[in-house]
Amino acid sequence: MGKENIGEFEELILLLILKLKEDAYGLAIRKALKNQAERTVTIGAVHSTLNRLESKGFAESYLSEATDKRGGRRKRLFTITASGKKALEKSRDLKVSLWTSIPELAVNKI
Amino acid sequence: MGKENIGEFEELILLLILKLKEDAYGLAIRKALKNQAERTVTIGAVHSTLNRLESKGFAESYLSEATDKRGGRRKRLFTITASGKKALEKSRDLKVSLWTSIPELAVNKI
DNA sequence: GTACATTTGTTCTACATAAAATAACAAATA
DNA sequence: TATTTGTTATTTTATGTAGAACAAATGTAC
Repeated sequence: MGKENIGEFEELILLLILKLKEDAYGLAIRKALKNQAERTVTIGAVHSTLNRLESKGFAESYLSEATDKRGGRRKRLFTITASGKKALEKSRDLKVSLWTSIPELAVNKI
Repeated sequence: MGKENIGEFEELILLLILKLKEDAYGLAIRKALKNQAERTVTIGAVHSTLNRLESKGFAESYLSEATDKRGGRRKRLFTITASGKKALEKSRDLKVSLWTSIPELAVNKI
């Protein structure tokens, strides 16, 4: 892949980071994957993809502070970068354009 | 990938098979990739993906008959299967659902 | 109150599958 | 016989996925 292309699982996770806003970290993303995308994967799969997204510059991470809730250790929270958002938009535009040109797949209203 | 998941390049090619209708074969798909998706890949990349799609049951191929135009040899024409179409629809529905729930990415009209 | 199980989390390592390039081969026509 | 239009085969790299080790905080039992 030419560096600017994004895999399908990477894209899914990037979308979920955006959707989860202030609460985008490994386990929460895994849960969202299950609930909102019917995709059950191990936590290792999520984390290695997150790392890859970060090293490609599509996402960034930082450690959260206080642990207010029970259990657990500091969370590594993720945010999307401008480059990541651009990749998502590009992907969306291409899909919309293709669907529109294929009657069998065209989306009427969203 | 869990067998029913489709990679991003596989999906793109499947979409182009649908779009090209009666004229979906290696080189034509490569050309469409370039023109309609700004994606320049070698012909080998296209063919190995087509083979993978076929072995997964998302596409089918058959050899065309007469060579009416200049040059060339018989074409291997591809069509999408019911399973392939279902995969595309599933993917589309997930994307639309996610975009809709993310204001920054929501599509107004298509 | 202190030992230990449990919960919530990340990191590390290894492997399977998908993506992509390159080169070889095949057949028709200029 | 060189060129065009095509497919097949082989190899390398990138993505996707699992599994287990490790870490820190809280719960619970005595």
